[in-house]
This record gives sequence, C-alpha cells and structure tokens, in this order.
Amino acid sequence: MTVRVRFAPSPTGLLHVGNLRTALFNWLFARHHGGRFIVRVEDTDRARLVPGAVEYMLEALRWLELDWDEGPEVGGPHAPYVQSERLDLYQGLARRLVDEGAAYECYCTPERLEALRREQAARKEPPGYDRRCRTPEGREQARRENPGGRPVVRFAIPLEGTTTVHDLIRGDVTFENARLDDFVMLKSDGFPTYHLAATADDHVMEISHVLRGEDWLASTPRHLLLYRALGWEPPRFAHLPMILGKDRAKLSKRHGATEALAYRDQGYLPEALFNFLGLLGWSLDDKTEIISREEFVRHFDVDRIGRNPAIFDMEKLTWMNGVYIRQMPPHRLAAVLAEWLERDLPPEVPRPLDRAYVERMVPLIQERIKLLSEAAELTAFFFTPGVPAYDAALLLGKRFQDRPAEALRALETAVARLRGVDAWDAAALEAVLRPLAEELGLKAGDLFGVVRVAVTGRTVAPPLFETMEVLGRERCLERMEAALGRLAALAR
RNA sequence: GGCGCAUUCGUCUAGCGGCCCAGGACGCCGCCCUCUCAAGGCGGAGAUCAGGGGUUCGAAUCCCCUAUGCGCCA
Repeated sequence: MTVRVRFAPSPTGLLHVGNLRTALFNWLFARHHGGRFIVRVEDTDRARLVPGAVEYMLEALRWLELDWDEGPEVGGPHAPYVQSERLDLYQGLARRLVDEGAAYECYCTPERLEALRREQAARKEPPGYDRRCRTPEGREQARRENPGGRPVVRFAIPLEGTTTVHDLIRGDVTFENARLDDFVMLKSDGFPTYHLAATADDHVMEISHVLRGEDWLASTPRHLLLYRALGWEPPRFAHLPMILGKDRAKLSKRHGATEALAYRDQGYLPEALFNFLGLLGWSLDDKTEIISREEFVRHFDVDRIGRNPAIFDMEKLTWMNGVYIRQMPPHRLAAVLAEWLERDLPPEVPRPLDRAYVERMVPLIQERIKLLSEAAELTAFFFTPGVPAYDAALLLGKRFQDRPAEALRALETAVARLRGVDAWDAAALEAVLRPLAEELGLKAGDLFGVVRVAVTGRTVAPPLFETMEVLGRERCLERMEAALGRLAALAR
C-alpha cells in the first residue's frame, strides 16, 4: 500500500509546536515509507480565519525543512488543497447522504438548541441534540418555528451498536453509538464542519494513514460512521499523545514560546528542534538522544510512538541546541552567526562585519553558547572600536583588591614584554605571560585575570591567548595601555 | 455530567513475564581537567514502577477496581 499522509492545519493563528510535532511525525512517517506528505489547509471555520496564517505555517514547515509533495504552492493531483475551494464536494456528499437517509436537514434554531442544552444541564444529562428533526414530523414542526431559516445537515448516527477505532498506537477503542449525537456535517452557510471536510478530503486524496493529536480520538467513531455511510474504506488512524506545559496543562503562552517560529527567533537551530520534537513521544531505543534527520527517517515508525502525554522541557531543548551548535562545522556556524551579529551588535560597531574576522572568532565561542542569540553579547568586545567600557575595579579582581599598585606594576611589565612579541599568536603570547607570572610571584590566573579584563572588559571571556590573537596586537596593546591609566588612577 | 485516553526518577524516556531491589538523557550536586567561563571526564542524590486486589513458580510488564491527570462532547 502506498503511504499517503497529510498535515492539515487550520489557519487560525500561529503554528503551535504541538502541531509542528504532528507535522514532523507525518513527514517522518511518509519519508520512512517512501510515501507522500500532503499539506492541506482546513479553512472552513470562517469566523476564526487569520490573514497570513497559511504563509506563516508554511514558513515554519520550511524552516524545519519538512517539504511537502502535494499542497499549497506545489499543487498536486488532488488540487485545490484548500477546503474553502472545495465546497461543491462537501455539499454534494451532504446531499447524497440526505437522499440516502443517512443524514437529514435540521431546522432547529440556535435558541432552541441553547434551551435544550440548559435543560439537559439542569437534569444533569449529557448534552446533545435530541434528534427532533430526524423524523419528518419533527422536521416539519421545526421548519414552521423557523420560517425562512436555512437548515444545517446532521448525520444520523445509528441508534444502536458500537463503533471501534483500531488505533495504531492505542489498540482497539470501542464507543457506543448511542452515546454519539447527530453531529452537524454541513452548516447553514453551506460550509462543512471538520468532520465532513476532513473525511471527504482524506478519502478523495487517498490518505492511507491519519496521524493526528489525541484530542481527535473521541471524534474518530463519527468519522468511521461517515466512511461507512459513504461506502468508503477508512484510512488507518494513529492518535499522537499531547504535548503539555510544565503544569501539565495544555501547552500555552504561559509556558514560554509555543509558536514554532519563535524558536527560530530565540536562537534555536532547526535541526535541534527537529531532534527534540522527534523524541517527544517517540524513541529509538533506551539511550540514543542525538539523532540525525537521516537516522530519524531510517528508523521512524508508529510502533515506537508512546501513549502518554509529554511535557515540553525547554531546558533539554536548550541543551540539545548546544550540542548541535558544537557539532556544526565552524564555517557554517560563522555564516549563521554573522547574521545574528550584524543585527544584534551595538550600533557603534561598523557594518558590514569583516567576515574573515568573524570566522576566526567563532571557534572561540562555539562550545560556550547554547543559543545563537547569546553570541552578540558574549563577543561584542571583539567588535566595538576602541576600549570597551567596564568598571575599573574589575581589573583588580580578588587578588589585587586592596593592592592596585601591584596590579599596575604587573600589567606594566606585561605590556612591556608584549611589545617585544612579533608573531602575535596564542602560543607566543602564552610563552611570554606564563613565565612572567612566575617571575612576578603571581599565580598565572591572577595575572591573566588582569590582562583579560584589560583586553576584553569582562571577567568571563573565551580563552585569553586565543582571544588576544584574534583581537590582534594593536587592539590589545591599546586596550592594555588604557587599563594602565585606569589602574594608576586607582593606585593614587 | 457522560464518554474516552493515560499513569516508570522533577522532566523526556527504556522496559512488551524471569536479563530490573528498574537502564539512558536533561536538570541538580560533588570531584577531575583548567587562565575565567564553557566543553569534556568521573561519581552522586533522585522512581516502594499512582494505590489496592487478583492471575502466575515468578509482574513495572497480564486482568479487575479505585484515585489522579488529560482530552472530547456543550
């Protein structure tokens, strides 16, 4: 059987990471089985439509590199892939089911339905339509009460029996038909509800497997009944576990970012999010955490999808992002970081940045950042012209806290020796400064600390000698001279 | 309220009757490495496998009940 799966988002806002995970699983399933991955826009809820939402969602899929074989932009044999452009299909099917007696028109007014609900609630009965319009007599009565009103079309659920969903993840789940109510398939405005539209499209588009969120499990018996009424073979279903926030409630804004592209904007790598999301509800074995896209495709299948809801652990995602940053070829990281730096470095830094300089700097921070967004702050001193601003007291650190004169003498000596260095590379610099510390009776760290602050303006920075090498002789000496002045002022 | 799904360290999970007085990872703590910070290495704390009944020579694994969480229906 050819595998054909679909990702069918509603363009009602931004793309939630939970939906992105669903998209990812569908994509992986398709790629693993050499099938087709289809994107379909489910825009039949006109009240909740958000302009631009489709583009945003497609952008998120592209960012994760989840390419689709059929759908918006690429077309396909079952175009259009936008439900609002397929109304004829749904209306025809609704009419057919009405003609065949499997569905009926309902003229009940919203007011009556509301009153019905209230009564049911008062009597502590489960809510649901009372099927008044299912009989010709009831329908006539409703029509008289609602003159000129346009009917909805409801599906006539079998009054007896059971329907069982053969879920690929959960096994058989059986529902009593009597508990299902006659749901609306076609609204009075001629638009289908999700139940009809999804069922119709899944059949017409020859979808073989429906991988969707667990929140749809309870609707599946309705869909199965629809397939049966239409004489269609249903696809296989697999309901994916939900993704929750820290408090075990459905993941929402309160838990941090929920929209897919917010992760891009916060400095996460698509491959890291891909890996992380792929492991939310699926596992390869008992130890593998870092999995390449190719390995995912090679191994992914529904049999290792879990059944329990997962809490989205941002800290683990961040750790994983660090792993991927460290794994990147330095030149690629440099290319990516260059864009962030162009944007985030302080305004006094001249643009465009010297790309070769960025390339030399990047290896020094590669294993020190977990987010791309951290680079600018950490490396600003490489780029700011002149002497960086910092609190002069930092030069003293702990060792020279009460002895600025000693610090001054040490830095003076260091500068003097450094002036004699021609080959300004890390090894040469270390060869000068390390023995000097001993000569001055200082611990290496204490001497290096003064120099670090002088040269970078910070107490925490990449390794000193490599940093100095990249900064270059002139910049280092200029900054150390400036520091001498500041130490002298402190010593006075 | 009804129906449904789920329940293994704080979190993601491995486990599909004996290999488990439960393994890995994140996070946390300690040590090592070390010019700061990271990264890395080593080690540690952390789960009476939600609770209770069964089935079985033997259960985290099978069955039942309860509890809790979540979902759907309005």
